[in-house]
Amino acid sequence: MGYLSCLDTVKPVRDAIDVINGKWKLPIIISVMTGNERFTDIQVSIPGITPKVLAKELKGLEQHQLIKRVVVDDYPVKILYKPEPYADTLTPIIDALKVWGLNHRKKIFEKD
Amino acid sequence: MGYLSCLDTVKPVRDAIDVINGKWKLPIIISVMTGNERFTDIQVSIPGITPKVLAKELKGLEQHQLIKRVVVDDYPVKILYKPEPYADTLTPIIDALKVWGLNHRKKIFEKD
DNA sequence: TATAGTGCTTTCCTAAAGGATAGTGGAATG
DNA sequence: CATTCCACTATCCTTTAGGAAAGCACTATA
Repeated sequence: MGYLSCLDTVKPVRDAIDVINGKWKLPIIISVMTGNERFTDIQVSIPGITPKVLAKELKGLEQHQLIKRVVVDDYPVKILYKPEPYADTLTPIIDALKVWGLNHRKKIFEKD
Repeated sequence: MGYLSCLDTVKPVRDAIDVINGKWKLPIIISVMTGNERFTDIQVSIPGITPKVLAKELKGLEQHQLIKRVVVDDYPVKILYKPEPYADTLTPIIDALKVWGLNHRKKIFEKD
């Protein structure tokens, strides 16, 4: 009459969700890993994101050591966002979501 | 001087995120796939979830055809939640999140 | 008859996410 | 000299997520 424990899976999944939740974090990581380095380039590569949200998320991703903010001392100063090696560990998650998302969209349109 | 397009990846990833976002959807799916069928069993298997949130998320997951609500006409009536076959397609995502979460926790504790 | 369990709903609330729009200061570009 | 680019910040607002606590109709159990 007891329930089945699933904490072995639920706990680490929740830990992961806590880091990458929200609409924007993974898209931003994808954009930076694709090679977009400038604030404006990242912004235009992600339709719908506003500068306020982008700035906030970039700070969060920096704190999680997924990207780094690099100040290049040219005149004028340049600011670059680069992926940290740790961002690579997210690749399996991104791939799985991409595959699922593509399939899901196919499924949705099949119904019509 | 242009930005690099990453829409091929960003769009499907956003489609997936739109379905499974939030703290609770994946934990609930994990619990149901583990074999928990009763409302109360699912609830106690996921620490911290409230009945209000659970009820709401179960409805959403039903609409996405990830689980089904089954009414069993015993006396008294029993209500069971069962995974739909489509839920299995989420396994690669859950696995990737689990692996990442376990590794992340290790990384965090290494730092101390 | 009192108590407990089941599957929720209801109410009230706070916090966080997200969106729209405008602006800013410096530097470069025409 | 006006405009544009860059990397943001500021302000204001709406929506959504989520949490705390209570309750409720029904059945079962002691």
